[in-house]
Amino acid sequence: MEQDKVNESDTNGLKKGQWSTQEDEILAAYVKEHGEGNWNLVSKNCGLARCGKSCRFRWLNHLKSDLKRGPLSIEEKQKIIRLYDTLGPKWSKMAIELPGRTDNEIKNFWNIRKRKREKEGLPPLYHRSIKHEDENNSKFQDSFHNVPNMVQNNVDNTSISNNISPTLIKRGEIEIPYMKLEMISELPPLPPSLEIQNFEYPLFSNTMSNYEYTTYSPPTLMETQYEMSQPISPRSNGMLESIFYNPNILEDSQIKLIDEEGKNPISLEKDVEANYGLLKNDTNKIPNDIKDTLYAIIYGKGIPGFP
DNA sequence: AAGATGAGCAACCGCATTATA
DNA sequence: CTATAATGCGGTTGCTCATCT
Repeated sequence: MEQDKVNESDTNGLKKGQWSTQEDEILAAYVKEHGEGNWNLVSKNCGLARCGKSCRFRWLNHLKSDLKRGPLSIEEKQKIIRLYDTLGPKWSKMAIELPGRTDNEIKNFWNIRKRKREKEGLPPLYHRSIKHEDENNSKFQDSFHNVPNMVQNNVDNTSISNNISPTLIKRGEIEIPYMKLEMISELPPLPPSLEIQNFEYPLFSNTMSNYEYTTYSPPTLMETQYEMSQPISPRSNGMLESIFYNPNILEDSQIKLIDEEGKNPISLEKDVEANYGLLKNDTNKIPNDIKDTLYAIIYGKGIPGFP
């Protein structure tokens, strides 16, 4: 009760908290007559017990006529993510690029997303999660034109080596592209079958053209229709590569990449970041016989072009 | 059924910048 | 030119409602 009093008004007798319909009407009528601005005059002229800042906020974020209503579309969300990559937390600048959306709306979306991802151990934005240590070094760039920056950025910091522990392999499809990228310029890809043997993926019961899949039951925790695995090459630009190298594609989709035990989501940014130090510092961890191909297992619904 | 928890959202706060007297 | 007011921006809080235990 006491708390409510504090929240509803400040010491100047001006109201705080949620706006009522009557207050909205007063404010809207004021703006209609006088235009935007002079927000401090609203309370003086209309008897609206709100401070100027509060009036401005309410108008810009809720009452203005050209505001879009409803949740952000997938396109809008993707745009925000891209904008954040280039602009950083400049919400008002982002709002200019998203007509009908307010800086507050965009900020809320981002913060909610950020919170979710932190919970999952993911950085808010995959591009920025790892900084390129040598911005000028572009010796590999041409070879990986279809690989996103973050992966490219780490290529020249990794080294080739001979061994990797089974657990690292088992956990990480992610380590593989990371180190393979560097090998591309030197070594040809291994055939997928060899990788399967080497890494003991016991999943594959069938072969169809250039990918393999299995129909055995996926983990019950996910509503999956099938499970498939496909070699991914950093040099290719197919659907799976697109998904794998651009984790933001997965946002708001029903497709999930998860590890072979069905326990953890695969996320390029997460795993690259998690293993960044390891791969950078311990070159002996990188297997000799991983060359160009990695596997991802997709659990999901309705992936076009697949059974 | 009820309390706990969490997501989403609206709104406030403090600081920086800009306008005005 | 300077002091003050107004506005703008980004960080943060806190309320509401839905879901979970």
